[in-house]
Amino acid sequence: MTSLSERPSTTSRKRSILDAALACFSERGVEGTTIQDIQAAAGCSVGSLYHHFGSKEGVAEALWLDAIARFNAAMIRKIETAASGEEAVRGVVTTYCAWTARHARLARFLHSRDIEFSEDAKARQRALHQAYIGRVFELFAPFVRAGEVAELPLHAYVPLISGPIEAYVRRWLGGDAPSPTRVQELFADAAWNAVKGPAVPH
Amino acid sequence: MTSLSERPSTTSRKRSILDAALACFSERGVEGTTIQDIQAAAGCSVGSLYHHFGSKEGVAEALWLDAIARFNAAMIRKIETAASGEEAVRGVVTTYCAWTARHARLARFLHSRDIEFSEDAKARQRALHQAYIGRVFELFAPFVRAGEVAELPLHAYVPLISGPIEAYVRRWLGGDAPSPTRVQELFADAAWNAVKGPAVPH
DNA sequence: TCATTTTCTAGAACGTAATTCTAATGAGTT
DNA sequence: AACTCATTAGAATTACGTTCTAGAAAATGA
Repeated sequence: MTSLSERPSTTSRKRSILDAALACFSERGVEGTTIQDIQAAAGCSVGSLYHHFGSKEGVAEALWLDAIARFNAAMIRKIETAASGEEAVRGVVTTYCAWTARHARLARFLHSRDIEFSEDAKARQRALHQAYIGRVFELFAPFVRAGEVAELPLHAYVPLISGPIEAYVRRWLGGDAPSPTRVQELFADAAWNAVKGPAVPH
Repeated sequence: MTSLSERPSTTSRKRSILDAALACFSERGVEGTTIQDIQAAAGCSVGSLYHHFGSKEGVAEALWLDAIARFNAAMIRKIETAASGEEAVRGVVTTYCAWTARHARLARFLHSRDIEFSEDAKARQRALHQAYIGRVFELFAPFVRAGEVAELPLHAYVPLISGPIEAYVRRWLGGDAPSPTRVQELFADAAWNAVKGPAVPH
């Protein structure tokens, strides 16, 4: 019988490799960091690294998936506590800014364009996204039924709400635009306007 | 055997390398294509390739920059012919969809996350973007003065207008959402709502 | 407890592919 | 022609991702 759960030391080693990888990637980019760099920073051997992640891309993918999962969770948590559609929509925009500022290196990594995903990772990425927008849709459903939020194609909500702030933040991370704190409200307004329905309260 | 007329000029050789690279990248990804692949597809030597582009990344960067320049040019052309602010804003969204559909491979490459830019390329990228939003701002100025388009921070226009459609198209290219033709009008509405000013005509 | 299996770690050896190097070729110039 | 400079060629080199073999550590079972 093979035990499916991993040893406690395994999770911490994996964690240390991911942390080391993030540090290296942030400093030198994915292409720019070698297996040796990660290995040295994590204090583990090549064999250990390959045992856990299979390849350098594997490390990058795991880090990416992990970051997205955490990001999505933060977002869902925020939406769950919103009392109205408007609060939920505005919350998404402000949480986007807050999370990005709080996890700057991770955010930079998520926005970086230098990972080539394997088919397997792409599938998991897709699954995560489907689960995410599924849950978002579920949380918005009551507001949609009440007419507070408009009824739109399923795939339109996320781009309409987070598209602008995402594009802005990308520029900011690239050093091309000032901090989003100043435009945060503006983008929250735009997001709400984009999806608000016919029966807006008050 | 060398009776072939003349040696190709530098520009056309560069062009042929870029074309070959796009074909290879589309088929196998940047990481997945070797210098040999490009070299064979372009019908040139390793030396020639390195002479012109310095590295494999150099080829990818040049291709990226070239594509962005063409994209921006198409966008500017569209905005220039717009008679009203609303027409301009809606034009950006529809042109985004049209250009992407017309240059699918290039668009996919632009949206791909697997290029690591050198500092030099980043600088040129930044310069291109600054020139682009500068020109956009210039073209929108009359509409802003007339109150048809709202007065917003310089860096907010592009994300507000193209952010949502960009996010949607990225999902579409990734196979996660249906063709943008169905949501195009919706996104044009949202874009216009996001930047329209106090004095909207008619 | 000890025997056995499974998971994990180590680091040397390997192979591939990016890059560098040296020499040669062609085009323009004087 | 002689000289230059940009361009091309492909062999030689080097770097780095990955594989391999062996062994240690933890879990399992008697």
